[in-house]
Amino acid sequence: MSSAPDDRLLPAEQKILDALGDLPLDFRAMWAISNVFRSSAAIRRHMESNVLAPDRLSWTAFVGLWVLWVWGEMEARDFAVAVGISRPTATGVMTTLEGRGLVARRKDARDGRMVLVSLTPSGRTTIEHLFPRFNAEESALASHLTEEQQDALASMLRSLLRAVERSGRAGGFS
Amino acid sequence: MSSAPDDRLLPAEQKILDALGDLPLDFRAMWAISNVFRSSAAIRRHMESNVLAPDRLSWTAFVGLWVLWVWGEMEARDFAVAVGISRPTATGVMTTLEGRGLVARRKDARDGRMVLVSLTPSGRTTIEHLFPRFNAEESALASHLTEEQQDALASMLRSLLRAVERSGRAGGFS
DNA sequence: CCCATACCGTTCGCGAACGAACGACCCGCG
DNA sequence: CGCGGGTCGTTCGTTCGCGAACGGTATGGG
Repeated sequence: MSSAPDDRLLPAEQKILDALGDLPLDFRAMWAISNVFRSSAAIRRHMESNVLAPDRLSWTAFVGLWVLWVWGEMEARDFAVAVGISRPTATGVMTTLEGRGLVARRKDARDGRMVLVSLTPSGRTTIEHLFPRFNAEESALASHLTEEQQDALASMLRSLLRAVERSGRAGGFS
Repeated sequence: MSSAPDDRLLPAEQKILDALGDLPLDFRAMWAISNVFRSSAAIRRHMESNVLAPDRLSWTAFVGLWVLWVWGEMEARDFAVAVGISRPTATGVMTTLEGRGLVARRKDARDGRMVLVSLTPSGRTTIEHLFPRFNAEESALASHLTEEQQDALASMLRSLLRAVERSGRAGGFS
């Protein structure tokens, strides 16, 4: 609804300026980047306690169900990449979800190394009920920005994301 | 430097549209919010491996040093809030940092319940050397956006943040 | 002066997170 | 045929993260 920008610094930001304002730092970049972390953590907590807690699902477990819902059965390594976690962590998450009967593992007959992961019917029901509630919360939070602002926000974050991915390969020789 | 917006969807976003495009979801809000998570995780990893890894500091440990640098000696509960973690987690982080000689704990003489946390000289040296490198990376990443975009990004994220904080208290009175 | 109340940091139990190291498995080259 | 090198998932050890519960410490009312 509301569209007026709010450029007042957060209390934490003001404190940082008071303490470090004299140092030669790029504060403009600092506000942009650090607020990505601040808002990410805040939104995640909000979702965990308001949407995920009733089903006793952790954030990562929820993302795992979501990924399997969108992609269908997939190899474990691709699952890890899609969720955004390491392979060892993916093993633990899959074990947890398997223990709750939401996910199933089976070996690939073609390649004995591979493990294929998929939703069980119970897991499918869970995510199909949960995700609309999740998206409704996203929508409610985003409604404090205009549609144009939401698009601009997504676009700028994509630019940042692509910058990181390129920079991530650099530094070394690769 | 570059200022052209990039509205192409990420591969993951395109896949989501293919799989769920027919459902009545708010995709605009979804792109805005989900890209906050994506970019946050990507930047965090980038910082961990390119800036923090040489000092064998975790992200949270770094934020802890940074908070103590900005605020000076503080009560443990305020430390937890400023870092953005629970009190039990703060206990663990302080123990780890104390074991590395970067942080010191002492009891408050006035109130026997309180614990006061502060940087040791070694911890102070660490953060004073580390943070400029961290900020230089922030600056490099943000340079893919114009100054106006950086300001707009920070402003929109603050709006989001304030929306979450109000919504978090909701169901209540204030 | 005492006790109910409230608050603080810690401990406990668990799930999640990573890098390093490991066994199982595939494949291509000799 | 075999075996060296690469890839897969898992295990191990450590740190982070939370909610619940606990002991120690203040404080205000009786």
